[in-house]
Amino acid sequence: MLRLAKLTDYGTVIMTTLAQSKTRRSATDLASSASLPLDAARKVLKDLARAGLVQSERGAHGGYALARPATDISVTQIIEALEGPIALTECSIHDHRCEIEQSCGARSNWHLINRAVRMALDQVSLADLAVPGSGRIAALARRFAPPHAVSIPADSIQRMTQA
Amino acid sequence: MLRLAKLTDYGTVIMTTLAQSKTRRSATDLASSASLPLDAARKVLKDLARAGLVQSERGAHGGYALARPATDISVTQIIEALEGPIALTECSIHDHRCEIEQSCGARSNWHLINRAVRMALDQVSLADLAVPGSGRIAALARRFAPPHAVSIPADSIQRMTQA
DNA sequence: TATAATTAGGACCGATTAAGTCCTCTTTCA
DNA sequence: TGAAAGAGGACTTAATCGGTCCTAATTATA
Repeated sequence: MLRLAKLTDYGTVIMTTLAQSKTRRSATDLASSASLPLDAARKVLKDLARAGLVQSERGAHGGYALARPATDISVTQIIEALEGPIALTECSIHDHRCEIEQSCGARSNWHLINRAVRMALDQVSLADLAVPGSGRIAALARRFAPPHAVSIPADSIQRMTQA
Repeated sequence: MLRLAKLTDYGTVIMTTLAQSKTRRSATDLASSASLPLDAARKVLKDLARAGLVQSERGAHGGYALARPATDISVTQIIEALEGPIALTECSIHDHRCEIEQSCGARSNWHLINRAVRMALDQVSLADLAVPGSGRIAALARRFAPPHAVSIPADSIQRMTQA
């Protein structure tokens, strides 16, 4: 499934919450703020800390804060902190682990497709995510539209092709 | 895991194989051509047929062929035929199924991010995929690079941010 | 100095889902 | 009529995800 793990999703929500708050926040606090299961939030925060995206303080009045400005944290980094490198296909990352690698004509292209998707996510910063209806993200989506695009919203195309 | 299901991967390989062959091919034939497990190939082909991407003929000398030119089949269509709509997050597709939808500041942006990724995959046709080292896909990847890009390969950034 | 608050680091389990396998039915050609 | 081939679906196993819990280690404060 081309879907983020739920915990990754939680991660983006937590990071968004952190980006919007000035002070350090405890896991308990963040979980309730974002309406997330406490233990799941804890797990996610631990991973985010390990990846260096948030800074943690232990002890009473401890908690988490962004390790750097939200503009310097990309969605890619959040995703990869929580679920490892983005790899649409097995061969996008590990060479030689795919059994049909030799005979597969599509491999080199999957590398490139993977990179394109990764770049798309790379260009979305946490700061963008944290602003509802961010113009920058809308602009990104527009920029990714096909060059000779007719003006049909992607949604309707999807509906058409699935009929 | 932002990863395609293995069967979806098989699907792209099978479609690639079909795109490269002029005649109708049986499932057995295709599976051995692409070094895929026969039963898996069968399952994939059935789904592709149901989605209208390949045309099937039953009976002796039956088999599968592309339903239309490879240039008119996108990677998105293959993916969605095999695993349903592309939805990075729960809320990318179904509204109201996510419990924190109200409080979630990131939702509207995930819609757009999802669309951007989808557009990227939309622009890769089966014909592109079938040509090893397709220039069109490389060009796509290039076009997706950030506007004010420093010339650091995405790979090395990944390595840096994961250290 | 003891205690409460808080993160670190795992272990564990249940539920979901993917992948692979198998079976039966239908269609078509020789 | 039989063999080749697809259609449709059931079933099993393995993987993995999400949730929960437990035990340290750390820090402020009463």
